[in-house]
Amino acid sequence: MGQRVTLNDVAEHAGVSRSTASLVVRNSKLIVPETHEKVRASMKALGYIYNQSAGSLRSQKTKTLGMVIADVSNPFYAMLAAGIEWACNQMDYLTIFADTAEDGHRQKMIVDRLIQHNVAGVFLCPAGDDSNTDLNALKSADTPVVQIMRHVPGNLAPYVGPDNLAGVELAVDHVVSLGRRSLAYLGGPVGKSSSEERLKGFHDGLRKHRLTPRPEFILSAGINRRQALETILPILDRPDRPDAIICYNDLMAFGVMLAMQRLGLTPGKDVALVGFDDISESELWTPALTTISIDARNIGRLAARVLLDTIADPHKAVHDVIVQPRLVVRESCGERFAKR
Amino acid sequence: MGQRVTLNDVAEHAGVSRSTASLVVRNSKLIVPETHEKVRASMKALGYIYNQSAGSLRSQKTKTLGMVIADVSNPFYAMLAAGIEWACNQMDYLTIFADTAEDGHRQKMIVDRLIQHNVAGVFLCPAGDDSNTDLNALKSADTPVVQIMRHVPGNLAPYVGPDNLAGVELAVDHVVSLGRRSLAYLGGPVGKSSSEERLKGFHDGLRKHRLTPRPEFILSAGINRRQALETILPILDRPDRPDAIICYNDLMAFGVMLAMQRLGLTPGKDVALVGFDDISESELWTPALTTISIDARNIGRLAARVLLDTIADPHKAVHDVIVQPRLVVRESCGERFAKR
DNA sequence: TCGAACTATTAGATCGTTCTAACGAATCGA
DNA sequence: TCGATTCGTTAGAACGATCTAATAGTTCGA
Repeated sequence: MGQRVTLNDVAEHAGVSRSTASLVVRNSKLIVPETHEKVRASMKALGYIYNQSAGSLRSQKTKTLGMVIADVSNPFYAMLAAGIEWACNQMDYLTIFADTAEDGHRQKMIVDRLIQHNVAGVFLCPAGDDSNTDLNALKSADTPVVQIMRHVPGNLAPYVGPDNLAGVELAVDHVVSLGRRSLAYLGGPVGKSSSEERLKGFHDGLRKHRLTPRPEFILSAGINRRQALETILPILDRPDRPDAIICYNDLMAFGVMLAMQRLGLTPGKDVALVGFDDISESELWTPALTTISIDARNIGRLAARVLLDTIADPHKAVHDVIVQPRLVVRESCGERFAKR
Repeated sequence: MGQRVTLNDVAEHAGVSRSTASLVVRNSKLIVPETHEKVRASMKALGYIYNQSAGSLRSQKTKTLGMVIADVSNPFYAMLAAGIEWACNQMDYLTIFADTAEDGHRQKMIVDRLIQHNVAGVFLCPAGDDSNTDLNALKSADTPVVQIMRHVPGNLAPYVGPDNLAGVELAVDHVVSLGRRSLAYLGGPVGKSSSEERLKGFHDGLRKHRLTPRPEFILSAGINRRQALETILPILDRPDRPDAIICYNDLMAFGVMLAMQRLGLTPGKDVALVGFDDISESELWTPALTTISIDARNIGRLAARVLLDTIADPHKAVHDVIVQPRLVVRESCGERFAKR
């Protein structure tokens, strides 16, 4: 069991000081090329392995980032996570991944652990409305944060995500342009910024077209197929059912499709249906889902850029990055619809 | 900008030595309860934050694990990752997540980085057949590894995953029991252990039922819907097309369904179809996919247990954990089928 | 020709924990 | 009563890197 090879050993082997060897590790351009090579050769010869812990202790910095996601079982978040990880890896950062499962208490524990770990920055998709405490904890630990997909009020950290309001408005415009007039909205759980914004988008859209919302058609449920199905079923079963349903996201739209299937209704004919996210599954359903597309990988990439920029220059002013969503027309809203 | 609060400050405030304070942090039962409380109170009063880097440097241990996954855009792996993260979090470990995108070179870089980071252990889903180098690198750094879902030859690290061979045999048994006799297999890319094993399961299954495989019906493609679709299309278009198709996984089975849809064929009637994995999407397709179920979260949990046990006691003998899969009959194989 | 400015390298202190070995006090058995 | 054992605590070294300030040696301008 040989001793671990340290920078001291490398320096001795190469005939330079430990300081010089350290500079070589960090690719300093102060070091003359031949010294560089000499030290690198010694490192290879001795089988040197850099010790992150030691470096981090002294420099008070790590090359790791935290990524706190609400629920990876949602394919959208899985893609988002992949996008973030990919971008950070490019920049030599490792990402610590954690799934809060929408649990505020769990999130607090994770954030505390990340602070102890001295992460260089955190991507946070805030779960629960008391996330301010966590954001403040991160702030007082001088850890930069980017909020992704959702944000808490108070402007504690920049937000990177879609323009939810504009997205749902696109959806409303679309179904109205096809002649639909009786619109329902199936939203996510109240309290999250994305839910609020998308709901507001629905109301704004209706107002624009001089339509009045029917309160019993404004619904909300947990973000999954099953709850969406159960929530929408009684609405679809009414004689005066809506002729269009806008959903908080694709997963919930699938739930609605399943409900329609049970009742013998055809999406795009009996009822127009629009989702949000455009996960890969959406184009494969029959009928294929018309949805509001926001590129998860792209948002991940943008969030990474904002966070890494902040880390590189903490005093730089950062702004929110709002991504404009895009309507993807497929089959679930059908052709032009004439009210009977 | 106040100085960081260290154990020294806490010790001084509590009127004990730093050593004692350190033992309190680690919940040592050597310390008498009142001292414990006294120190904890000081920690709270001063706002002490534990410094992982310092601890790791001295103890040569971290509370972080590496999780190297091939492709999270596959929902199965997303669930697996969630399961692992959840179990590790329970045990006070943070998990560093990385997606190799099936790229051996990328995997090497990530593994090196994890070693530098001094992770306590690694979950590896080996990409590429030259993963032995990476496993050896981890071994010489004394880092325990568990291989998940796939494994490289040489028994370098324990394997936790499904019994692929038995799984595909279940699928073959099922379609044969329904009267199907002309079976095709749409496999994943060659070279990966899971591919080889599932293919062998197909051959073994046929042999058991005294059926001879037709070489032109043994196919392989990339693990996604699109490539599956493109690969199976010409086969389905033949006049002597197979009456049953077993797929490497659910994602590829969906690709086959799409191909059938294009050709006006009905899964379960014209051709029986079986997948593998049982991702949540599978029960929602029409017809719902009959598949071989392996619980991703459960496998993640088991893998975590094996790795954490090894970390706790490195000399303990560890064995592979092979999970028996289960046939989930839905609609994609239809009723009993009589050859015309 | 001298001092200033720059270049490549270095000595020694330092980051905040944990480890080792030892301490005094209390308890115990013979 | 004495030595051995146990208990709770502690001093000081150690982990392996980076940081600060300083060192020679070189170049340059006036």
